[in-house]
Amino acid sequence: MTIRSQGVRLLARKISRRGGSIVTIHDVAQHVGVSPMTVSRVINAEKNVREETRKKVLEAIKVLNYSPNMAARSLASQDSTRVALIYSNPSMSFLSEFLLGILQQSSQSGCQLLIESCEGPEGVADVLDKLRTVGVDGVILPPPLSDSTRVAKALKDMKLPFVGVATSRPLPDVSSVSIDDFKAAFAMTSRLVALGHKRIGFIKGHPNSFYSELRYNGYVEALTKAGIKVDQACVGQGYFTYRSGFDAAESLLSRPDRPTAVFASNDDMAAGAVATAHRLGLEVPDDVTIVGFDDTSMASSVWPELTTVRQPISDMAALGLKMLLEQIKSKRQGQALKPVHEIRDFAIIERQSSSAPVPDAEVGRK
Amino acid sequence: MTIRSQGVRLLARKISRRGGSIVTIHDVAQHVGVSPMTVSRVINAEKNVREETRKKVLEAIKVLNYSPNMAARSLASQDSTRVALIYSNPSMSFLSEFLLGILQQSSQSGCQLLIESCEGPEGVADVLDKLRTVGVDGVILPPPLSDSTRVAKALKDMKLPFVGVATSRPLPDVSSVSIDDFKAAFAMTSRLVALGHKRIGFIKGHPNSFYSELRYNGYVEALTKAGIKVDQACVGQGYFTYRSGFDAAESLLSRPDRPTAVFASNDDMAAGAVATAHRLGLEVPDDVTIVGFDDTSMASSVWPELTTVRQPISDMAALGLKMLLEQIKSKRQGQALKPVHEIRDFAIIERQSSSAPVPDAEVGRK
DNA sequence: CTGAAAGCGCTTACAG
DNA sequence: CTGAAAGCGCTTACAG
Repeated sequence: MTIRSQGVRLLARKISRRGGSIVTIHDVAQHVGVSPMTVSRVINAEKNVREETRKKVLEAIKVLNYSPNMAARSLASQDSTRVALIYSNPSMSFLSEFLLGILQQSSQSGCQLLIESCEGPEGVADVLDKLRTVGVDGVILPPPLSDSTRVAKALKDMKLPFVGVATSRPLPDVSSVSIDDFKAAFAMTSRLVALGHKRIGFIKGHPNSFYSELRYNGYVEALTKAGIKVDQACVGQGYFTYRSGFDAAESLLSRPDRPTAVFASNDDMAAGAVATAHRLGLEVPDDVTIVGFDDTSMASSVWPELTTVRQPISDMAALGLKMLLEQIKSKRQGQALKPVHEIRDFAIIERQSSSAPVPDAEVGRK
Repeated sequence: MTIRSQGVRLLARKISRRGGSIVTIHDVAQHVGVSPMTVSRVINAEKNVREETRKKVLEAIKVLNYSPNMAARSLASQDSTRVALIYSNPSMSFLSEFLLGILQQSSQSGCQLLIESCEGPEGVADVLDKLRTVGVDGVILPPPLSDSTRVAKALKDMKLPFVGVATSRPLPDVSSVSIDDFKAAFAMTSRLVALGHKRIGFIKGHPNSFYSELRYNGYVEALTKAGIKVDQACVGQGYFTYRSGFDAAESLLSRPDRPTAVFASNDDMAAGAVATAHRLGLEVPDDVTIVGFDDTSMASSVWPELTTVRQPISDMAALGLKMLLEQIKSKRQGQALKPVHEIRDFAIIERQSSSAPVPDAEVGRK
């Protein structure tokens, strides 16, 4: 009876399953001639496996195209990790890139996700309360929350592991993944200088974000290095929103000695600045070059498409989640992991919103 | 030995777990005085449970605050459902809302997600090939793919269940969830008429989308009903992108008899139209009212913020995934589910981009 | 460094 | 309509 039933079952499985995880830890073990336990050790990167054995197992895994069954794994390890993503991002385009990365990683790692938006000043407390009652094992923070000392403190008080993504002020004891905002802003500004621009404006991001400051510092440093004096009349205060870029650009661009290029420290503000330029009858890039930062979808949505600094947001988010998961795991084993600060590369993406400054005489229309 | 080890284990569990799923099907069964099997039947909404028993179990579930362990569930049922989301959406802001809904639902339902972007005409074939090799159990389609007969045919040929979200041409044999695009466009247009607008422009969406047509039809119907003749000179062709709205608005708004209001059939195009208006020296809404459709983040990013038709994108996406999962399940049980066509409610959101038409004399600036 | 045993929480496939 | 048994694929906690 039992045997027959099992036979039927196997058959059913072979037919109905998708091929994916038909190969189990058992098959691998058999293939190599070890116990399933050893295979388990290898795939969990545990020590106490002879190097030779490990190699063989790894090979078998490849040959058999084995991939672990997440459900079995989390059931057996009693480990149904729940991670919260708290956002309060003024730029939805940034958030969507971020989500894509988180999504990819979470389905791969088999962790549950809780997405919470946190608006307003009271928002943080409310969300944290919710996390407390629902119960989560860790938190991943996109900017600007990743830069907030208040949030960091609250999370620490709750003894909740967390990782900040795209933060430029990595707390020494909190893991983070980011790009070098200073260097990136420096590179972009230098690029504008190389194009021939001498009067280069800047739109700052939200003052509560440290990376906002770093980007500004990179701009200042690049100008200084090029022998250009920083004119505060060319620097506007923004808040990372389209609207703030729109407003800041208005005062920069309506000056008689307006800059020939404006570097907005994120894409949403750059898009707002482009709108303002158009509104003032200026062509982009003929009358004014406008560049952004992040390379979110906004950068390639608006017209002209924005020259910008590419930040690999979704990769960074994925990596951040991975790091968080590791942290949670080791915390459960009672050993705190040393905080890691990962730095990813940025890139300058040239699109249609930038060019060399055009001498007045050559600017034809309007 | 065994007993001791188990004791330790339980202890460890009680301490380390998050409170969430500490309650198992067993606890519920014991509480009611039935077998775990019966509880399982109840939570899976199977028949063959006496109504009285069912009630008791349901109550116990509530009292004990039981929630099923997804990992155990999918392990036992051999059901690790993998669902693909294929997108080729020109509007990232739409996609991000969509993703949020999908994310919420997938982590709740415990299914794996595969997110694939599909660009260009060859893209579809490539993606489908990939799905074939990786192995997925179903596909969820946001627009415009949800409207594509080619994709639908290919998916059917693969015998893959799928659900279209925000499609207005629900294939009779494919489940879908959408709003009534016709009614929504009708309502928005009527609202503009009520504000006093007589010359109302329209920017169409991509011609390959049927809902694009429905929105246009709603516009036409509302004008007709108001006794206003549709002037094709007031109708521009767009493709749902910012840029296309920008371009279409240019020809509409630079006419001497330009419309006093423009209804762009999505938010990205409306944002583009606002940019064009500004570029032409027109104030929004004083010189021209511009409204959108969808209420994506784009609508509240730009300035002025857009009056628009709210489509509950993330709810719709979540529901779509849920429906897909049910379909997959019943397919596995060998019984095809009847296709369902869900219609959600829309809402008109009034923001700053619309107003009654201002008589020329009153328009002061510029 | 390696393995045998038990169990994670649930469902499937029976048997009544 | 209900339940006892076996098993899903993996890991934990031992014992060697």
